[in-house]
Amino acid sequence: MAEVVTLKTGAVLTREGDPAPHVFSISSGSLRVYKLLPDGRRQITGFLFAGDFLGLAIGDDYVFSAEAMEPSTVCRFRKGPFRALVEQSPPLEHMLLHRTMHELAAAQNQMLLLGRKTAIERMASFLLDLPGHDPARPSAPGHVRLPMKRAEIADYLGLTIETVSRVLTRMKLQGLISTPSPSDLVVERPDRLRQYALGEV
Amino acid sequence: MAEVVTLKTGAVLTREGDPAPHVFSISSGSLRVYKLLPDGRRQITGFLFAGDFLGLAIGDDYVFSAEAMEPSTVCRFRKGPFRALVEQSPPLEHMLLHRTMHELAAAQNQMLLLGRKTAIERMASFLLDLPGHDPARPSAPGHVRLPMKRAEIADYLGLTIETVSRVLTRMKLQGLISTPSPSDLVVERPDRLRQYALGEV
DNA sequence: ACGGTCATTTGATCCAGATCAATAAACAGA
DNA sequence: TCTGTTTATTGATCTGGATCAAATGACCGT
Repeated sequence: MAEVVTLKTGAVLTREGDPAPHVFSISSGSLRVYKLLPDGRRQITGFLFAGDFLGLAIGDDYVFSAEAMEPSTVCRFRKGPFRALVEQSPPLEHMLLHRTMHELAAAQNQMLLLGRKTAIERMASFLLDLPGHDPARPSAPGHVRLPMKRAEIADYLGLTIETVSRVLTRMKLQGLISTPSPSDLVVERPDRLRQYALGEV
Repeated sequence: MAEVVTLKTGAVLTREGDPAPHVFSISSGSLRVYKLLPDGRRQITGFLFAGDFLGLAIGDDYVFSAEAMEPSTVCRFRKGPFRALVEQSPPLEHMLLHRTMHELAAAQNQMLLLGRKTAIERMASFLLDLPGHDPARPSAPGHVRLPMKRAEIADYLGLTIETVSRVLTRMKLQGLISTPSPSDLVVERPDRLRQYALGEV
């Protein structure tokens, strides 16, 4: 019933508007999920990692596109059998509801960010929300990986690449962060960053 | 188990950050749901009408505030018993999952709007999404009620009141809409409005 | 190591929408 | 009907972030 699919970097898993026969669960790697306007403007609605589900939306067509950001593997289920499975398993359905509610809450935070926060507030929120702040690994405090490019950060935060870059530079000058490499970042002052994220500056 | 609560216009049903003992379902009227930044900036994440659920989020505290936009009535359930009821009723849980997925899809559309659309594109999208375009009532084609004030439209679309007003004026001058009264609007050219909503202008 | 491509940073200028500031309508209560 | 108050419109100006344009830096395959 489930097939394993291997994705190269940049591979397209779903395309907005295409018929949607499948539902997916991410096994490894990371995906970007986005929506496009006809003229090419893109809004990334989320990044998915191992354990996340994709394609649960209703309707016959996908309402978003999804691409691998790095080599990834996903489990693919045909929608019909998957639905049948869910029908028979209340715990599974419960888990899906729980996850979907979490995603909805995250989406509402993102609306606040997109509708009302300034560029630096958006970036601060983003950096604090990134995985990798586990107090479980105090060995590398504040270290986070940025598996995405500047263009993806920009399209997630409703900004341009240039603004993303300028904000990061400003943050570096203020000593809030440091960037050992463009895809590696250290949060030096999580406290100050948190203030920015809430617009308290 | 369920209590009926009557709300006057402007009455606060939930406040972000408060303990969340209840879950609600709207019986009549309409509510605005929003999030605030400490300095008062507001993002309205949605408008709720009869039949909608509220407060399903997980966690012990509300993560949004909700207020009545007009005299309204809601059913209030204690969270514990409500959860127990859901546990015992797979069809109920299924319905909640279905609704939550719909809400999530709507939230993703709103992210595209807030992150990437211009003022006129936002307004066009908003007007087309409003209830009242039922082909069921062809008696008043294009007529929609705006139960919300300009300030609420602005905070929903990530704009200011002034911009909302100016965009509506522009739309009137172009013959796209007409406004018999500030809270009553007629979509004269749904086709052209739809083009704007998709950024095809 | 070396060249080519792609990604990022930095600089100069522009503009959509915000802000500041009056009016002008709408509406609710006496 | 009038009167005070709230809401909406319109106008003038400002500005954060976009756009246009180089210059620098990373990274990959050979």
